[in-house]
Amino acid sequence: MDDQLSRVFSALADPIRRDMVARLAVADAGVNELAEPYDVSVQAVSKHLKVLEEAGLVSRTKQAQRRPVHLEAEVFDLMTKWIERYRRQAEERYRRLDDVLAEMDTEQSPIDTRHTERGAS
Amino acid sequence: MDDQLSRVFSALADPIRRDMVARLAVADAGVNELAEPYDVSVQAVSKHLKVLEEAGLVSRTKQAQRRPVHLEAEVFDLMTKWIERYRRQAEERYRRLDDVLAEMDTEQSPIDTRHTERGAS
DNA sequence: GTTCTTCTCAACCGCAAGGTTGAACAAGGA
DNA sequence: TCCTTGTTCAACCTTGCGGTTGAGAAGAAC
Repeated sequence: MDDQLSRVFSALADPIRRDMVARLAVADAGVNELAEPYDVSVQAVSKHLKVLEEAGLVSRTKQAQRRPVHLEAEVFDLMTKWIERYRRQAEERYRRLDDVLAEMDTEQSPIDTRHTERGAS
Repeated sequence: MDDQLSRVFSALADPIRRDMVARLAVADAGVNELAEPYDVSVQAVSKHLKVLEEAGLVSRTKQAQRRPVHLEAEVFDLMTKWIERYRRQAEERYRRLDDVLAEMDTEQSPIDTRHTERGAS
């Protein structure tokens, strides 16, 4: 759990934390408020928030005795970039593979042909 | 770790697994081949692959005694959709907040929070 | 046949994650 | 001052994860 990417993915791997993010996208909220819908203690939610905060997904501003939690949308870009990069790469490879296959009708070299058909499944 | 989204995020929370995905985006590979760069046993890598497979990120086709691993880019969409949804929502809220703030010189009402939509994760 | 390669399964270990309860702290309000 | 509210800290427990080693299954090659 070193790099930020690991922390972010890990943070969002938990359904409760994802739901909290979903709710924080609508409005900032305090810990008690956030904890209300779930069947766990307030302390547990506080821990979840700590995880989200360390991942950079959330920030807490001190306001009186409350600690409103605010969603930081920036970090999402980090994930999106990573994902898009490899998805694009995979799709590119797929496309090139199709080209190779299309060319393979003319030539007859003993190249691997597995995985070449609509292997996605 | 019930739903697929949890499995996918969890799978990508590990640096080794992310690196494997990165390499598989370039070309399919066998387990030994994949294990080579890392300082862990082949069995450990096999376990990592199982995780990736159960997340739907990867598929293994049987070919002789080898088990080539293939990246399935589809699942990425699942994540991207989730991420984009809430990022967009957060940005939208930000924009509206600016509007409210701009309007606050004239009126004196608290911030409007009446969006009620909240999706399950 | 036997042997080598590739990969997975099973059992175990150490440690961190997510949960609990109980106590503490900080800031308003009575 | 004392009390209430909101939040976190400290211990503890149990479960799951990532790693190990050892053995075994399935084919290819000899």
